[in-house]
Amino acid sequence: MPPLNRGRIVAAAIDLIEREGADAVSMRRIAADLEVGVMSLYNHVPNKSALLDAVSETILSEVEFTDDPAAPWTGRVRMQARAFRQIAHTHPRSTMVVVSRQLKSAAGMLPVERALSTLREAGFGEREAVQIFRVFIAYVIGSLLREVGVTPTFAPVHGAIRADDVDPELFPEIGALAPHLSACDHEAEFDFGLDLLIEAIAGRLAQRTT
Amino acid sequence: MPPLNRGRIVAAAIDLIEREGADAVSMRRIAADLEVGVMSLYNHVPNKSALLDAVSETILSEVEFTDDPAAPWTGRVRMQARAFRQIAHTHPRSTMVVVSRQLKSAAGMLPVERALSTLREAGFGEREAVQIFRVFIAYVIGSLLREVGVTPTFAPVHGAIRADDVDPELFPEIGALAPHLSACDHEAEFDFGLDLLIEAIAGRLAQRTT
DNA sequence: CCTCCCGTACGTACGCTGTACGTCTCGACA
DNA sequence: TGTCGAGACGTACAGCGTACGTACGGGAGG
Repeated sequence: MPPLNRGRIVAAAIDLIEREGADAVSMRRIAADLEVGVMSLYNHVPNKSALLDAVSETILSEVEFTDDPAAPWTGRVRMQARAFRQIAHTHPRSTMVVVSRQLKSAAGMLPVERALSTLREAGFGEREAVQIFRVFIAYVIGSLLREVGVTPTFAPVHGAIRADDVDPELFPEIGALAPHLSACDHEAEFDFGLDLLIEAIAGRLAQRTT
Repeated sequence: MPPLNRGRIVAAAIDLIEREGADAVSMRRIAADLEVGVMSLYNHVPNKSALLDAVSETILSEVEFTDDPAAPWTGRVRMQARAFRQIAHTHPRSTMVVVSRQLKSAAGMLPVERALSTLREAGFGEREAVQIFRVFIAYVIGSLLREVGVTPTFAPVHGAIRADDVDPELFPEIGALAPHLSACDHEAEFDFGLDLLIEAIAGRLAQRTT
């Protein structure tokens, strides 16, 4: 057994989250998985919050942001948004941990920097670029949370809404659309909204330069 | 002191969340606020999870969805989205609780029903209406979470990012745009993206009917 | 009026949590 | 060989959700 270190602790935490969900994470569980005393963890990690920060940072730094500065900006922001969505694939149950922690580190700011520079190079003004960036962030994070089931009320996916569950008198549309509401191709849905947004923003840019 | 009942417990929970945040919620704290033994709560609420469901439902049912069926659909979806965003104003620290709980009750499905019927009446197809609905939900929830500070990494608002905090070599855009990144008129930002989305969707509708 | 019964309030207790603190062991170096 | 520091670990404490047992108070039936 290799000596205990920060990397092994973070890896064990990510593994535990993916196996049993974020609620199952406790210092005792992680220590048990590593066959180590609980307090030994505190030699490498100051506290649980910092450990979750490290989890978030590690996952974020694994995202592959391959950006071609020569490509048109529309394709670049599409690629960046899709890269970010990969988190929901590679670490679905850690997604909420990643997006809910404030990271002032390089891993957290790199995606922001890339997105902003793409928008600035596309020709958007300072304030405009930030506004558009925020719109994309809102959409991407909202989509991720639906995909991983954090906001299930308005994302009735895994058979949660069935046609005979709802009163068709009170909720005729939900009843009628139940088949479409219960099925969800996350990638297609994500791309649908993403293209819609890009198209709208491209429209604004074109309209302004004329 | 009136007798203990479910309504008083839920009200105390909401009050506690708004005063000290969702992490401060515990059955013991709520009982103490009500000057009541801990286990007395369980005569009216089966467990903590059900209590949080009740909190979510109560807040959701307070949202005023005033919908004018005669108005154009663009205005109707704008009004519905804005009404939903009111949650962030009336109960900011409860927002995450509301959006993260699956409600199969009427309070949870009413907004869904309204939005879907609006889109259907606007002329969108079944699958299309659901897709568009999901895009709006993603954007609205993502915006709410940024506004209430649940996803702070990509929403550097309250002075979290200051120009001298970032290395301008590594993050030139963040440094240059720091003033715009630290300030955020949530209502204006929300409406900006909302109008962008509505405009894009209206374009799809017009393009299809021609 | 007396009695019984049930809903409500409450105390105790168990297993869980994060982590502060003290101790012990072991390898490196003077 | 003696010393020292770092890391592993045990114990302990306050707080958590809640299962269980108990006590009380008011309405229903005799």
